[in-house]
Formats: sequence, structure tokens, C-alpha cells
Amino acid sequence: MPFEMPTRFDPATREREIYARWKTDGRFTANPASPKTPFTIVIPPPNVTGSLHMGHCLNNTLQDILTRWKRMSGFEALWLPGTDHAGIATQNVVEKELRKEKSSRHAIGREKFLERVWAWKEQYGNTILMQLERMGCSCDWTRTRFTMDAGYSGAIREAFVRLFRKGLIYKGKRIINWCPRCTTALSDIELRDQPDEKGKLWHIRYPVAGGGSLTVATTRPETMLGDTAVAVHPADERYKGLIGKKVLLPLMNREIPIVADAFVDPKFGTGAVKVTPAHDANDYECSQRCGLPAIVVMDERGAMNENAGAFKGIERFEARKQVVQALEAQGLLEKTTDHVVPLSVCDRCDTVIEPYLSDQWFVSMKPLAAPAAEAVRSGRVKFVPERWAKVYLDWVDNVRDWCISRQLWWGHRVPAWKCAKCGGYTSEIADPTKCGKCGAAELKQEDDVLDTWFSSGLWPFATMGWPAETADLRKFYPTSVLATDRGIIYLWVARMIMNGIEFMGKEPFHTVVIHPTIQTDDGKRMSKSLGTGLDPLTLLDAFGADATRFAVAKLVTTSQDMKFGKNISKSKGEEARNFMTKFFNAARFVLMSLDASDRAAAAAGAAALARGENPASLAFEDRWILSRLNTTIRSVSQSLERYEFGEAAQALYAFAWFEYCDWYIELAKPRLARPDGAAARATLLHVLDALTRLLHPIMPFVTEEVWQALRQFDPARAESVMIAPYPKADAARVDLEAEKTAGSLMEIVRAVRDLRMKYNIPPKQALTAVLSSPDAASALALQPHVRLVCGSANLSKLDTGTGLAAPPSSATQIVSGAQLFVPLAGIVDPAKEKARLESALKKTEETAAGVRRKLDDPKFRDNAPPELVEKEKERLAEFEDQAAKLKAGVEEVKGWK
RNA sequence: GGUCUCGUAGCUCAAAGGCAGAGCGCCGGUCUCACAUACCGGUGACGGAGGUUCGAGUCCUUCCGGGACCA
Repeated sequence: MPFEMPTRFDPATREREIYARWKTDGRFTANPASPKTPFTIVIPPPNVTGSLHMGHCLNNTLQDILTRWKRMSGFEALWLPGTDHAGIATQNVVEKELRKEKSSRHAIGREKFLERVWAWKEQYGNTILMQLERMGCSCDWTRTRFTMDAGYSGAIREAFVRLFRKGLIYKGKRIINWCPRCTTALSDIELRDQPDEKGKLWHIRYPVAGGGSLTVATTRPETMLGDTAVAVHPADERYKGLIGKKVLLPLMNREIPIVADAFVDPKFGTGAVKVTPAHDANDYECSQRCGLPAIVVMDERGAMNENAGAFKGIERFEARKQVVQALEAQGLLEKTTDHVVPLSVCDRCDTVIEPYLSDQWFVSMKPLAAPAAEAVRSGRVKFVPERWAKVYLDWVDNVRDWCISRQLWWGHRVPAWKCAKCGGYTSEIADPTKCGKCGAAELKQEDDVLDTWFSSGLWPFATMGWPAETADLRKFYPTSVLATDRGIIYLWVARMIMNGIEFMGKEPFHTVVIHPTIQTDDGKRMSKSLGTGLDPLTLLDAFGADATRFAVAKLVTTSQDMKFGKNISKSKGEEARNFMTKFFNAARFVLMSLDASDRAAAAAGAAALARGENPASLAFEDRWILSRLNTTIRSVSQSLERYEFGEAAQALYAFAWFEYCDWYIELAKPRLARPDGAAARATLLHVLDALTRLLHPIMPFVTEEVWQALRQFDPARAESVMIAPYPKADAARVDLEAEKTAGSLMEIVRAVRDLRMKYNIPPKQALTAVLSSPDAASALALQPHVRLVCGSANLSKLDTGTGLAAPPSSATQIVSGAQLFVPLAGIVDPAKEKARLESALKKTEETAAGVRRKLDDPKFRDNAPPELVEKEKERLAEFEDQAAKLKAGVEEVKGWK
């Protein structure tokens, strides 16, 4: 019965079926009791409100490549998936729903609101995980975690209490970033800079007590209502006499001091700055140094409050206008200039951030950061590429205390209780019943919740059941690799390392792979709002998961960016899809060409080859492709070890297409039908088998399809390619001599094909040729392969030898130092041939002259390594020889009638 | 202001300091019994200026032009 395969692999139908089969067979599930060495990756948890974007597509492709490769390489591989609860983002989504219903979270209350969020999460929260399935990701779905799960919440409670007890968590009044729309505090990294915002610089005259005035420049005049001082640089001669005097704060009629502080830049504005401690971080620090009070003049929604006098109740930007008008009316506005202001906006809602003095919870970072920095400096945690370690260290070394409280409802409620009696805070694993300080029983839990990053920072071990000592933790912690984008270095990587050391006593991973960031075709950041984003689903639909993954992986380099917008993704997607089809078709050819009677023998032969044995006498071309295969295996393995995904994909692409398909299959074809073709059949099958396994981590679906076809020939193989061993290079198979000879043969074939093109000779028309080698040895080396050359170049005859004369009316090519003559009586055009040879001659002479110049230079001869000088001498001899032959060819043509 | 990164063919990327390579595109030819999503052949490039070196795409300086991050 002939073996049948469809002409194409159809991703749309086959991917789902194959994935479902893997799942039901439990292929993704890791076993903590396994004796194998673990290999663990925890997914950088995507935001539960999110859907797959190109960044995820790339990030997860790479994680899956690593996981599948390690799983096949004999590791107990665990890729642990999950999502984080994304406090603000998720709360905003549900609040939006409520607004549509003309309701609000305040209208329904905290408890009901949280029920709504959970309901939303149950309905939509799995979107991104399902998209990962579509990509073929081999995540262990039995271990999927969510940062709000009960177990995970227990880990957060544990971590908070431990840090609290160590004194590393405290509550205090500080300037924080406040989003007046979300009405919550934000950490530095939840902001987005809005550069080059056009603003103004207002110069305001403050009357000095006792006469005169002092002009200050500000970009935010509305905050002057909360000024408690004016500061100048202590060394600024212009203002020296004013230090210690008072000014009368306009509009508020409050006397405030003129202080000296080195934070003032004398070159900015007038060199005198207003100090508003409650609404500016620098001013706040200044106020601490100078002992100034802080007056909050805005409420939590960004409107001016009762401390703003006449401006009470006015929204902050409107207040700005009115304050300016009022100052102008009083003649206190000296001038207004244009000024570019750096603005920070809320990452979630684009509202301009207000620096705001308020009571918040903080983590004292220095004690946690020091060992985290040391872990990287000592090399226990490595960054790939290495340079990112510097970025990490810059942040970790200069880290500031971290505001972890958020004025939200969705999240982990701060597990601290305030005592009504003594005002102290108590934090315990079990809800406390009495104050840890004074013993009183009137306790109230804090309303705020914790920053999402506080929970996702515990991800590498909280996902495995910490603080319980679970089998998973024992087996899979520390994890192996964290793969992520550079934007996440501060958000997660640093915090995961700090927490891993603090709570587990061990770094959470030994390697951090920072892959490039996907950009648009013209090298800009992809932006949803600008519509320059690219939806990976359109790629998955158009090209299938295998091709999408391959296209993305092939472009991964050590550079920081990767252009992959609408046009580039299309061209790269097509390239990858064509490659996938090519591979599938090669498999189809190999399997369909094996006769039922050949199959068992071919399978046995291929198995023997895989073991390093030679089942039948291997032909030259068999030895060549086996050599190339093993060279490729080595290079792919090395690339993967170094996380050079693009290199690995590239090597596989080139080997599969240009060597296996273009040359080997074609060379093996004539032997296939022959009874003595056993070695060819075994080699074809063996290389296909190896290639299938090599490609599997990048293109999981099509390789599984091919694997299942291979299994029909050889049921003894693994049930799935997922658990088949990844090929190992066999150095004994590498045959550089064969590779070199094959190179010469290809050159000869190409030379004939080139002549066919130049003289319009159809491929079907057989030709004859004469190959005159420079010496007997090389003639002898080519002799056995005449059959291969004739087959590939469609020659009916190829004479080889040394010093052979050109047959009449021959076109000449110089290949590998030999002369190739192709008699073309009646076809060859003397003028054209002469021109062709002369052009080749000119090129050769130019190259020869270059090498000669180099060799004539005594400095080169004296300083360059002798081997190189020798090599250059040989090259020169070759070029001179080639030139001589071409010259002879020109003379020959001249003699034609 | 500081740090990092990238400028190589029309496009996307390669090349321990020693002959600048691929793919896509483009041009021309083939529907040859796995594959026209294919096959065959061809075309085409080191941002500028200095320096180090026998030798620089590669190392150094500087300029120009992109990108990222920190303050």
C-alpha cells in the first residue's frame, strides 16, 4: 500500500488537533518526583486583562523553544504559566462596565465590586492563556497560577508579615506619584514620560518684607498656594543678602522665609525657586533639610482644597489659569516664556501625575537590594546579553524606597491592623485580635491594597506553593531561566531576585535572557493608540503558529530592537511559511518514495545510522550529508546554549533547504529505486528524522505531524516528538574532506548551469563536458563522482584528467583551479564567449594584483603570521593560474572561425 | 546632563583583526514525476573624518544619523 500524505500541512485544522492530543496525553505536565535534572521557566505573568501582543508572541516563542529543547534533551522541564491580577488595569476595566450601567464601585460597595471583578476575571481572564495554547506553548496548565488565588495570597501575606517584622515595611508620609483619576498612589515605574510637552514658565514677583521683591520662575503656578518658602543657592551672589529674610506669598498673604539650599540650580529661571513641599519631590526634600512645613493644597481628585483659599474647589488646571490671572491683575506676573516641561502621566489612564504628600506603605529597599546586586556582580545571576547587567545594577544600586500601597479595591488588602488606642500597626499571619504594641483589642485593617508588583515579585516561588515546603519547590526552585523584555528588568527581574534571596535564600534563576523589543517597520515603538501595533493573531491566521514562531525566532539577535511591523512580518511570515511547507514536502517525498517492501529495512538502517553505525556501504553523498547534519547539530546546539535563537533558526533553515532538499535529495533520487539503494534510503530517512527533532522546538506542530508519519514506518519510536531525544552531534560523522569535495562538485554543476543560462540551452538538452584538473591527484579525487555531476548538470559524458585540450568550439569555465570545457558547436557565439572570458580575466587579474601588492610589502611579510603569508602566496598562485587559463581561453576563441 | 545601543545590498540580518556572507526583493529562465508557497541562474553593500595596526566592517577618537534607559 503506498504511503499517502497531503501535499500541504494545513495549520488551521491540524494545529488544534495536535495541541489537544498533547494536552490529553499530559505531555506538558512536569513531575517533581522525576529523577531527571529539572529545567524550569516561570512565565513573566501577563496582565489578566491583556490579550496577546507581539511582545508576548516573541517572549513566549522563546520560552517554548527553550522548554521543548530541554525537555527533549533529557531534562524534567517545567514551564509554569499564569497571570497577574493587574490592580489598576483590572479595576479600571470593571469600573468602565459599571459606568455604562450608570453605576460605580462606590455605589455598589467594596464587597459587591470585588464579586464583579472576579466574575469578569472568570469570563475574560483566560484570553491570553488560550492564545498561548494557540501558539503551541507547552506550558504546564495543571500548575497555572493567578496572583489573587487563595494559595498565592497566602504567600503574599507571609512575605508582608516577614518584612514588617524585620522593620523593612513601614508606613509614612511621603511625596508619592498620585493619579487623580485613579485616585491612587503609583510607583515610579507605573508612570510614563510624556516628553517635550509644550508648557510655559511663569515669572512671579514675590514682595520681600521690608521692601523690594524676588522673582521666582515656575511651570506650575497653581502650587504657589502651598508654598512655604523661597529657596536660592547658598553661593548665589545675587541673593546672598536676602537669605533669612521673608517674602509675602501673593494671593495667600502668608509670610514665608527665603532659605538657602544647594538643590537650586542658579542657572534655571531666575535662580530663585518657590518651595512647595506637599506637591514636589525636590521641594519636599528641601523642606526636610530646612525644617519647613508642608501644606497640601489639592484633594485626591486634583481639585484645590480648603488650604487654597479663594481657589478652593477649582480643578488644578483651571486653578492654574485663575492663579495666573489673579497674579497678573495684581501686577505680580513679570513675564511668561515658552518652556518644554517633562510631564509624567499615569501608565493606565494617561492622566497627568500629581506629586502628592500622603500616608503610604513603603518597603525599605536598600537591605533587599544589596544582596540582589551582589548576586549579579558575583555572576550567580547572569544577564544575556551581558550588558543588561549594568542597567540592572544601576537601578538596584540607586533604588529608592518603594511605595506599595494603592488606594484600590482590587488586590491584596494590606495585612496590617491599626490600633485605635496607641495608633501602632500589627501584622500577623492570622488576623490579629489585639494590638501587638499595647494589647488593645480595637483593631482595624488597612483599606489600601498592595501594588501588583509586590505579588508578582514573589512569582518564582509563590507559584510553587511557598511558604509550604512543597515537592515542586524542592524540585523546581531555583528556576533556570527568566526570559523577558528589557522593560521588565526593574519591574520584575530585580524584585524577583531580591525576594528570592530574602525568602528562599537562593536567587530565583541563574540566567536572565533579555530579548529584543518588537518595533514597527520604521523602528518605532508599537502603539495601540496610534494603530501601529500588529496583532499576532493575524499572523497566526495567515501563516500558522509554526511559521509565526519560526519567523520571529529567526530574527532574534543580541540587539535591543527587532523590527517586525506590518510589512516585514508579512515578508518574514511568508518566508517561514514557505520553509515549513518545504520541510513538510521533503518529508512527504521521503516517506512516499519508500516502497512498502523497503520500509522496515530503511527504518532499521536509519536507526543504525543514528547509533553511529553504517548499515550498508555509504555513498559519498551519504557521507557528505551526514557530515553536514552533524556540523549543523553542533552549531544549533551551541546557539541554543547561548540563547542565540536567530542563529539556530538560520542554521536549520540553511541545512534543511539548501543542503538536504536542494542537493542531497536530488543526488539520492537515482539510487532510490535501485535495489542497492539501501544506504540512500536509510540516510534520507535518518536525516529527516534528525531534522524533525531539531526543528521541533521552533516549529512544534508540523514536526509532530511528520513524526507521526515516521512512526507509521517505525512504531518503536517515541509516541511524540516532544519526548524524542534531541539530536546530539557525532564528531565521527564530520568529514571535512567530503565537504570540500562536495563543494567542488557543486561548483562544477553550477558552472555548467551558468553556461546553459548564458547560451539559452534548455535544462532538458544533455551536454558533454571535459574537466581538465591542474594535477593528477585532484583529477583522481573527482573521478568517482562523475556520475553525480552528470546527473545534476544533465551531462551525457564528462571526461576528466590533466592537461586535457579544449574540444572545438567549447565554452570555458574555471572551477576550483580546473578548466571546464563544454563543447557548444553551433550554439556558442565567439564574440560573446570572448567578452565573457575577458571580463572574468579582468576580475581575476585585479584580485591577483591586490594579493601581489600585499605580498610585495615587506612589512606584511615580516609581521603577518607565516601561515597567513603562505596562504596568501597560494592564493596568488591560484589566481595567476586562473588568469593564465582564462587568457588561453581568450586566445582559443580568437582562433575560431 | 549621564549611560547604553544601532548605522553593512532596495529591505531584514550575518561575519575572534586576515578572501564582506545569507534570506527576502529585483532581473532572466523553467509548470523537470515532494514542493510554482517550487526549481535554476544572475544582480547588488561596510554613515563621514581621523587614528592604532603589516592588515580595520570589526579596536580607539570624533562628527553625523536612528533607538532605548537613568537623572
